[in-house]
Amino acid sequence: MMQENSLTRRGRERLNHRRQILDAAVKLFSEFGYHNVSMHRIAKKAEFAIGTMYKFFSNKEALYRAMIMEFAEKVNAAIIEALEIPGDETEKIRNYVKIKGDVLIRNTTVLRLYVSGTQGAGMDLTAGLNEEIGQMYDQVLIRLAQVFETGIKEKRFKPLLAPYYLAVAIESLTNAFLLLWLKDPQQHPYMDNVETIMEIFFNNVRTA
Amino acid sequence: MMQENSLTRRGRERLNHRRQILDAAVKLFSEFGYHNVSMHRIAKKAEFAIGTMYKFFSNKEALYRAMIMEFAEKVNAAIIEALEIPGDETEKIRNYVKIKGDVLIRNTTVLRLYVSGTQGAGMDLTAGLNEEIGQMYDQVLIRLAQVFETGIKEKRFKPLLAPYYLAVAIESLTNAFLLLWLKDPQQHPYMDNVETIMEIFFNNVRTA
Amino acid sequence: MMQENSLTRRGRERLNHRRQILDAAVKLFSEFGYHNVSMHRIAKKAEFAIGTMYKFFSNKEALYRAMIMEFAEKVNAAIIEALEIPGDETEKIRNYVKIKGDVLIRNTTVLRLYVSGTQGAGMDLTAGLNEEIGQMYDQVLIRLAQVFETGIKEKRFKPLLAPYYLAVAIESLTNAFLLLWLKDPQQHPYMDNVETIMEIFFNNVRTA
Amino acid sequence: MMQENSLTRRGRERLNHRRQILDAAVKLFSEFGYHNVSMHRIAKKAEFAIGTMYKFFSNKEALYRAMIMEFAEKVNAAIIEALEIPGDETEKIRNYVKIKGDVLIRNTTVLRLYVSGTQGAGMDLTAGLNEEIGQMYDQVLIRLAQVFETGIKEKRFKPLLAPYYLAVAIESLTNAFLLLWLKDPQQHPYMDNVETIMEIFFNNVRTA
DNA sequence: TATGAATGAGGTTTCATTCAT
DNA sequence: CATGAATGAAACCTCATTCAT
Repeated sequence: MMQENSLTRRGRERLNHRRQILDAAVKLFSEFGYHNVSMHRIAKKAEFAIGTMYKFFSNKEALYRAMIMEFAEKVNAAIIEALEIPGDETEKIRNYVKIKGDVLIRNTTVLRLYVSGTQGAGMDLTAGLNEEIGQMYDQVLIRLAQVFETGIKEKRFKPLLAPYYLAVAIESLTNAFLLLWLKDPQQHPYMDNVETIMEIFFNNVRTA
Repeated sequence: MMQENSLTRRGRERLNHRRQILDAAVKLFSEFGYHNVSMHRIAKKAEFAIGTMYKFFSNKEALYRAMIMEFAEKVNAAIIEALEIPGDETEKIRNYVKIKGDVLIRNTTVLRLYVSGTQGAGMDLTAGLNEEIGQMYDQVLIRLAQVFETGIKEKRFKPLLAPYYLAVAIESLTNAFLLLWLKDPQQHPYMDNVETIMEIFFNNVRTA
Repeated sequence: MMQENSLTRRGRERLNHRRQILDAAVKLFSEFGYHNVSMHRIAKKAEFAIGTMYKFFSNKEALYRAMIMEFAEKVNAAIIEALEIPGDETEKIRNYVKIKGDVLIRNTTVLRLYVSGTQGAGMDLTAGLNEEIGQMYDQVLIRLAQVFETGIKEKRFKPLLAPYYLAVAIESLTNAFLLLWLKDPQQHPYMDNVETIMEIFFNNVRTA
Repeated sequence: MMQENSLTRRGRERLNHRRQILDAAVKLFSEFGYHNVSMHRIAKKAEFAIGTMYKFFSNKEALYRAMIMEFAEKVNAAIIEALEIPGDETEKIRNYVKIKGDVLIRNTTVLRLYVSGTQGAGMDLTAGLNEEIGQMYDQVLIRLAQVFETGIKEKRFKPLLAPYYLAVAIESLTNAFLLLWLKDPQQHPYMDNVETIMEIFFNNVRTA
């Protein structure tokens, strides 16, 4: 009687509506920033009444969190998947760099959001939300660190620096080059630059 | 006795008051962010009436700009000075890393402000101000790039990557480790980590 | 039963509320003047929250303009209608004087507003709004001048003075006597005085 | 020891300063209106410190009143003088019309102020000040009415209308044509138009 | 006496949120 | 459920006025 996914029509519609609101929110928040976008504006872009917004998200911050979380989960999932592709650690890192670029370049809208989340000094939000977002982003760092850790254990990388710091380093480098690409995609190609940087970096980290 | 600066007492007092306002602004803005701090709050912290604020800065954005600019100029000046200390390019970069750390660690308050400025994801401000601040921060990058350029010309560095990108790379690395230090100064010492990173990085950039 | 105006209940309510705001605004503005009335005061009198005011009028000036325009249109319409009642030019002018008096005496509230609009040196408003209001009021003058012009063409009036100036003259006279009436309705009846003045005036303008 | 006018140098200087403030005030108030001119702006134009303003006038309204009064007294004095020039009543009225035009056309700055004062729609000021200014302007009307009264007594004018109303009538007519002249001095000459109007008017008021 | 820095009440406007329909 | 009119706290900013120097 019901569809494949165990949801009523109502249920599916609700999900759709949620999606539309989140999509509108992403576009506006990432272009103008949290405080420069009003709930009314998002409602208008999503083509819902203002009251409806509050049926889905209890307040502005909740909407922001949901949006960030959803996005970060998507990016994180892609990245973690990349790190799971079989291969040695060097290849894993290469995959990470590539996939992260792929995902974020395809989602220009949120790139800025992602970077200011990871690096940024998100002074825009309440401490609580900031914390929560920070932890979200930290998951990637931790996963990345594990790769370095394994690499070191396997003696494929030199134990020059704590794995976590190596993770921080390449996170920050990829972010920097993504931001550069965003500023002027023609002039600052991401992959070329970041690959060279990685080469420079890893030549010295790798054993042999 | 003192150096009298050719300023009347009135003039000196005015400067002092301006300073007090800027100091209050720095503390609040860098802790809470532009939109989470009201002019009244700054006024209160600076112990002035709200009207006085507007005698010194024509509006909130002007105050923010003045504060950012003043701070960035201080940091930039220190950094550029560091790059002018005689020595070969490797030493110059080492000086840069050290001095930048010194200055920013001594000015914890604004560290976050500096990083989010360079990071340039400032979705918080009007486009015009963002632009202006971006240019301010870019000066360091350009100066840094010149050092790499010279290094390459003098065959002390390999021409692996455009000098500007090398500058971007070490800017982003130092920022990342400064932010880490800020999060937990005990656990994440800046100099140790950044020096190791630099070693890793430059081993491969330097010729011979 | 009633004429339903093709408006939803919501729509009709909105119109009502708009009316209530305009009514409050008219009373306050015409008693105290633009700058001596705050939006909060109008909101209070209209029994709405301050935010509601801005849902109906985008800012204070817009509210003022809407109020002036609506009123001027009402007065102008009545006057122009008066000038269209069949009859010779003398009768038309008599009608004008009478109807203008009727309308404005019934709308004491705005009388002052009308006079300061037509004659006044509205130094109170932005140049743009002043201009717009001026043009609004000028329409009556022009229409009035046309009556004089026809009267002259038909040789019922002597061509003593440009029609526009005759219009200005009787506008200013009627305004003056209306203001007098407003100051002390008992002591300075409008119609009696203005009729005599008109008699004096037209005895000499009329041919025959 | 002291000068001709029994004033110390200090005293004379004070008077000069007062004059400069009043001059600045007239220019600004009559161009922009009471509420669109700040005390600081007047102070700047008069080249005094803000504190000095308050040494001369206890507050903004007092300055406004002083300025209006002084100006009105000047105009009133000229007008009343005109009415005292020997001659019959018709000549007196002619003198009035001419002198009023002369004075006000030479003082374009305050023309608007004068008219909106007489017009009495000054919704801009506190009731008290408005009253006071109204009385000031009423003096001319009363003096003018006396001329008509005498004219009637002497049987030179017909007793068609209370003298005060005749006074109101020509006040309003002259004001209207002065305002017209102000709007476009080239296109709307004052004397020509007003003389014709007066002719039309008085032909019927004068006996024989 | 003249100065002008400082004051703070109060103005206009925005926007997250509620709730009757 | 969805709607959107209404709310009102709170933001930015102005300006008449005071007072120490």
